[in-house]
Amino acid sequence: MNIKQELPWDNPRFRNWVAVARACHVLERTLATKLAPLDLKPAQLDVLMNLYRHPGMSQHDLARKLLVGRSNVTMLLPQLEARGLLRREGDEKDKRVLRLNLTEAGEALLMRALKVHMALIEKAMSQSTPEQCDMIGEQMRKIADVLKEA
Amino acid sequence: MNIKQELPWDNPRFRNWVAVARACHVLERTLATKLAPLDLKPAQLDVLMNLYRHPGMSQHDLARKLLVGRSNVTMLLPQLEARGLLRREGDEKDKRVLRLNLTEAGEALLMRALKVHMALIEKAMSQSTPEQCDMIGEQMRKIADVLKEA
DNA sequence: ACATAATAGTTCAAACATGAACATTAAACA
DNA sequence: TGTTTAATGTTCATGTTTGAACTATTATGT
Repeated sequence: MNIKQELPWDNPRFRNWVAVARACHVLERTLATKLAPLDLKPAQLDVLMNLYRHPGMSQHDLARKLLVGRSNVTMLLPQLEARGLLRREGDEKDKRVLRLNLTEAGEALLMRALKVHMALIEKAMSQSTPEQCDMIGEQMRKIADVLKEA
Repeated sequence: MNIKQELPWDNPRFRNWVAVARACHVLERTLATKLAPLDLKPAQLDVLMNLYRHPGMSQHDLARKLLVGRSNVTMLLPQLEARGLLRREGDEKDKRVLRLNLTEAGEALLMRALKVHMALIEKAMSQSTPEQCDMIGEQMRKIADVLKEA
């Protein structure tokens, strides 16, 4: 009885997930270097993307979207605000929350950064057929759902 | 002409990759909390896994496997070595390199951690058929390959 | 109304990752 | 051989991420 037969590396699910994690890691690192000329980190791009899609969202909502702690958002925003990329305005009804919105400059920088991001993703995903690509997305959304309940 | 038609969010490749990144992020965070009882971080588990599969590897090789800088490995290893989970021994032929090996304790802890990791991956990937799972792994390996050349 | 809970955001210290500069050793080559 | 170039690992300064404690505000329950 060979103990290696029970090891995760012989399990297809394990090996394939490791491949997913590696691909993510590599793409993230590549994105970081490609974004450097814009003086933008991947985490900051994530902020801009979320504010573009959800104008007026609160810091708490942003933190949940980013899968990150609230304190992280607190530390992240002042840099972007100082660069004039976004505004933080107190909510009228609830004086606890700050509403976040992109400025024109923020939107402009986002568009430039999205070109870079998009080109990278194109390069990565263009190796799959549209059907494969959609299937991957579908499975990944299922995974995120089932793990959030854990 | 609606500008939104040209936005990445309408591009299937973009949306599907975002799903991949989110799934990775969620699984990583979940793994971190599930490993906490073993006093082990995901990055440390990665080290143990690599040393198990490649006994006697150098720190430089480990850094490349982990997709991480050499200095990161230098900072990471002393904690694990102090806990008696691995040994660092100078190479006889090349006095620059340190050979890394798991101890018995390191191997034992790895096995316990792998159970946790495996269970999580099973939960995530069990939603895909074996064929889908293999296809995902195959595409992800392609992505990692094509991006490493960038 | 009042006391208690929960929520939004901040602060702070500790853990962590990163990249550049460095020391030591090995390889290339003249 | 002797000099230059490259590789391994460390150190250090910098920036990032995290979680716990804190303030201020709103919701809940009696």
